[in-house]
Amino acid sequence: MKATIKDVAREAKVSTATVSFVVNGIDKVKKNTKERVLLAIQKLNYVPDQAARAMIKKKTKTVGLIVPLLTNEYWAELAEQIQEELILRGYTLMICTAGMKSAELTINSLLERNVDGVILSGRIASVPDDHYIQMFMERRIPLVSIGQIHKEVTSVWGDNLNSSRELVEHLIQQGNTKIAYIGSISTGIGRELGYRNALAIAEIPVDETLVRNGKLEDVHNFSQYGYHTMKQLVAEKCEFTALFGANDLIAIGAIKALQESGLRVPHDVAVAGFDDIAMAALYSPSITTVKQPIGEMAGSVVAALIEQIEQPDGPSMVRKIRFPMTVVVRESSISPKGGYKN
Amino acid sequence: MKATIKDVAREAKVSTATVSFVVNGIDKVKKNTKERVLLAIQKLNYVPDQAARAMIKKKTKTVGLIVPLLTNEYWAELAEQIQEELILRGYTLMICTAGMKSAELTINSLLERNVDGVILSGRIASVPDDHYIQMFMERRIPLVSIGQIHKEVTSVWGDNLNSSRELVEHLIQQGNTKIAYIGSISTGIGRELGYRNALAIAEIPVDETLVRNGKLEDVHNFSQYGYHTMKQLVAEKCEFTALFGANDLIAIGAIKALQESGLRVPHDVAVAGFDDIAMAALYSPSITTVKQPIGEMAGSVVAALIEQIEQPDGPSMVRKIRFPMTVVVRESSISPKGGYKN
DNA sequence: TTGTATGCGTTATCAG
DNA sequence: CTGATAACGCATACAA
Repeated sequence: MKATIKDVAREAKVSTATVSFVVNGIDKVKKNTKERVLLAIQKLNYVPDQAARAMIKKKTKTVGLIVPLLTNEYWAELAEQIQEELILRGYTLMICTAGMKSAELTINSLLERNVDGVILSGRIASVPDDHYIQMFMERRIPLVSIGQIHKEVTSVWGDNLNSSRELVEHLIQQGNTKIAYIGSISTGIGRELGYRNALAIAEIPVDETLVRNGKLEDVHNFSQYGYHTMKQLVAEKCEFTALFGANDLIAIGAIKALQESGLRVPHDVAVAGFDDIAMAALYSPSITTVKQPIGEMAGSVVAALIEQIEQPDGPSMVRKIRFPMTVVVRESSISPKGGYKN
Repeated sequence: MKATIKDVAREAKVSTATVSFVVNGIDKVKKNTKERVLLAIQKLNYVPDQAARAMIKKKTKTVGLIVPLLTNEYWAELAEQIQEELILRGYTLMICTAGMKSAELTINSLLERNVDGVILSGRIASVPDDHYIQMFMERRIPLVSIGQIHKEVTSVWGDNLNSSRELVEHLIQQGNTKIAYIGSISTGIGRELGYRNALAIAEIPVDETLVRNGKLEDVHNFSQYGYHTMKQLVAEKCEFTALFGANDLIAIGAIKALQESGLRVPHDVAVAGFDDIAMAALYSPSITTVKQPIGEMAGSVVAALIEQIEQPDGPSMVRKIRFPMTVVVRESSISPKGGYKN
């Protein structure tokens, strides 16, 4: 049987209130008594029940994280970092993978468990987009997001626009002018805009047949999406000498497709991705990409969220925190090549 | 303000007990009353408070999952599948990544939150191995594991021994006799034994200089470990024509190292991995590996755990459930080659 | 069929 | 400094 505060009180021959004081570090207990209590706690292996505590304090010390899935290294790392950050501040994390059929059930459990706040990243599947955001806001549950999601929500995100522009400029500097883009709704508009801006600045007209934007829940399989889209591009005999994939998995899938079609990367086609997942450095060829400062972003969202949680009455402005990201040049983009004409 | 059961009762002009009956589907409420209650619930956006419910029921409907990290696709997928499985049965999952410095804090929070059960997979960092297992057992918290961890714990695992034997036999059939092995403490002994068995059956003596076993917490960076170990192997001028990496990331790291040393895979060295993470199929060359039936394994652990949770008095034998796994042959192992002699 | 009363483990408010 | 005791939100035995 699990020991309760009463058991400890009995064991130490004090009242439950005294035990509570000791447990919570409220310093008005005589040293002597305190030690007796501590001893009893240890002897009985007492651990305070968070549920009971939550009832009166109206704080569960729990926050929810909603991500599309965990099998994408980007979100996995985000989740890890956020958990680390939260635990050090005394909070527990509940992760919801919203990409599955059970998304609604999972998110509902956040409500039932009265999380103190929610961190949102990426889109939620199978539900009208703003639905849950509305729900959290109505309930006054502090909400922050990673990536732009809603204008009234404090959010932290990377500067997709400028970094993808830089990345595409790098491709242009390598001598490429026919540059394809493969993105999707869930990779956001910023990266595509950066691509367009870079071309505009270099006065290269955009060939719309080279711009591909998947609409769907390819979120579960970016690599597959990249693979198929590249196969199409090749099948349609599009002319291009470089590809900007809106994330690394898309880029990897595309490289696979290129190689199967007998095209070499970077010799025939230069490729760049986005996010700098670990695999980007490990892939063969290693992939030129943009590194997101995930650790810092995690620290930043957590700080913003906790601030909101712990001073709920304050003005608590909606903030938009943008992080610069850095282009990482690797093998996949840096080689002289003859170009690909089909 | 969040609506409570009292608010609903007042709104519907019934007692709290009646509301509770409706909420819990206890069918002794007149249809008429029931509808009034349902209406009030909807109007007030009432969601029952799990903390309060947990207090009386002594069940939190929460289970903890302890994995080393999430940025390894294997564990990420496991976590996803387990969550899906649990949520459908009305449970919520709390994921602990035990590979970080904060491991103890995280696991402690499972205790504080009174999880109904725990699923354990992989090793826990920074703590004497059995410490937490002991703790859970002492507290009679139902515990199951993925992979062999403790003989008194029900566990589900893949048949590493036989599948890795099959895999190595495949390498032998391809004409390799000098086969290196790179594993680590955290990949378990089974895979190494399978390797040794395959060699024994083929009457190939084991060259111990080709067997590498990292002792440490390389768990965070299998690929890096594979990379460095392969670099060593090459630097030491070891003779081998094939490599069995105890998981796919190790294999990928090793391939990277081989390529940097000017060796081609599979032309000069054949490589095989283990787990069949998504990247195994996407890598270039695609990687021969062993596919773990993660979905089925997840279903199986969850079933076993919930059985233990929901009939805690029953005999509840310790069970060992073994799943067969299948060898997946891909590019990295299938090619005629000249062999590598340094 | 519905309502009343009690207790779950904790903290906070008062007395002492 | 320490001890009683009243909440917190809910489920349930018992009463009506």
